[in-house]
Amino acid sequence: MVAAEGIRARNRSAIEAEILRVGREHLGRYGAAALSLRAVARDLGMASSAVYRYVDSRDELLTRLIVAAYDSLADTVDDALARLPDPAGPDPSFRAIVLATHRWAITHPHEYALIYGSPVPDYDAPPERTTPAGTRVTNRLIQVLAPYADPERETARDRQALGDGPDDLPGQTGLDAGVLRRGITAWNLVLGTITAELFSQYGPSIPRDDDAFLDAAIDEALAIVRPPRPHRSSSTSARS
Amino acid sequence: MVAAEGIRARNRSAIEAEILRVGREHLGRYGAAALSLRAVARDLGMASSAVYRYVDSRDELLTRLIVAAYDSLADTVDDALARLPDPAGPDPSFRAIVLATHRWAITHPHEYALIYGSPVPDYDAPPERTTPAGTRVTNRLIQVLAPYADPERETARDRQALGDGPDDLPGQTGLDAGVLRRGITAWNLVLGTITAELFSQYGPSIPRDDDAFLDAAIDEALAIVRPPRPHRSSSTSARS
DNA sequence: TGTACATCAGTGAACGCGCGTTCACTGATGTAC
DNA sequence: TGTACATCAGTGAACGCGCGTTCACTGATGTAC
Repeated sequence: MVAAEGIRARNRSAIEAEILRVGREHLGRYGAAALSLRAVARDLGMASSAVYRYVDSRDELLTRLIVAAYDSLADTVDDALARLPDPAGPDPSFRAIVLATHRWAITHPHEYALIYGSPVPDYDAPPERTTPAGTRVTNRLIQVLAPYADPERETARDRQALGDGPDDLPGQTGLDAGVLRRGITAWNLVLGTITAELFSQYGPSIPRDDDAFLDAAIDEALAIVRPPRPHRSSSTSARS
Repeated sequence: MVAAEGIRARNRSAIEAEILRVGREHLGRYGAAALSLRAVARDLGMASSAVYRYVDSRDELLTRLIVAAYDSLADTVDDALARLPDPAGPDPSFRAIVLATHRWAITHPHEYALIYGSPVPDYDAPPERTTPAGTRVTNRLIQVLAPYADPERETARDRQALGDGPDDLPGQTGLDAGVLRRGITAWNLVLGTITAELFSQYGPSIPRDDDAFLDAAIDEALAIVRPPRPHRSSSTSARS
């Protein structure tokens, strides 16, 4: 029976997906440190030992959830970029990335905490599994800000901060250390702003309108990456 | 015996301090989520129940440690400011605050995570206990950046982002919403940079020299708060 | 200075809890001939 | 199409662990007279 194997396999991946779904739900409700295989099994109505048919260990489930979170964020970002009028310049693209990240962060706070917050205690993510999904947004950023590359603006400090060998980011991307350093700084500003809002690190009664605040912060982030003077570039002028 | 009461009280506060010390050590070694009264008691060589003579509950110990962390950071910052040539302008003062915070963060990573990282699961800090210590650094920042206040530069968006009633930050500090918004943004940039370094959120091989990177980020943060044109101010010119 | 009493620090056993993980097992599903 | 065997999903009991917190207790320290 050829179809039968298909059924078993289908069941298997259906349950695998169920486990991930419930895991994500628990992550969202209780946070990563409280993620428990037993609780997930309970929610699925199966014996806790049965989960081990699908998942090696608690840590492996956590790894899968981290990868899923990275992918979920990156999908949201890619979607937002795809919705832009084509071709879009670096500024609207950057803004779209930030707004999509912000939207995703406030709708998935625990998943955001998982990938951009403090590390989960007693857990080390295996880089070979998390890096591919984890660099998707970063790669988009590099791609989007590439038109702002300007080797003449690169300073010695930029090179020192990032390194400039062939194994380093400048070597890998072919961009100058200046844009890269400024781009990372701008992104740090964005993440710092989102983190502060999400973890409510502000003291009492600051600020009132988070969207207006983020909007202004984006302008400041763009001022960091953008060339100081009006910039001639093949793709910048296109804003339908 | 008047001295005798003194002895008991002295013992008491000595042991209280010991508990905090060991608690801080555990925090630094295992992180907040893993903080356990039993483990602290074990380390002190006393029965786990004995700790309850000094601390109401695990959560209360955590609260004390959070307050201690805020105070430790704020002390470090105040120290750094006190070491500056007097009177120091906003730029060197801001730089000193950032460098002190960075130094403190890398020497106290778990305490940094506690106050600037993701919230501890199943724990809500009582604001009336954490706010006084938690706002010390922020207040210093406001004080240091006050010379950059410039009501004429304030925009409608600044006011919208921060609110401008008497209960809001502008009303409380007497500064315009513009400096405040830009100051908070600059601070978010700083915290975002420190967080990214500390939690190693960078992909592979970025960046090489964290100090150079932070140094450049500080310049960008200052560009955000500083007035666009050379600024006349009573305290700015003093740089011995 | 001495005695009776109250306060306090610290003990150790116990409660009930949830966790990750292993193991021998049952019964169903799939495969080879 | 039927039978013998292998694979797989899922069970339930058990292991050992650490946790927060309570409780009745002992013995030392302090206080009032």
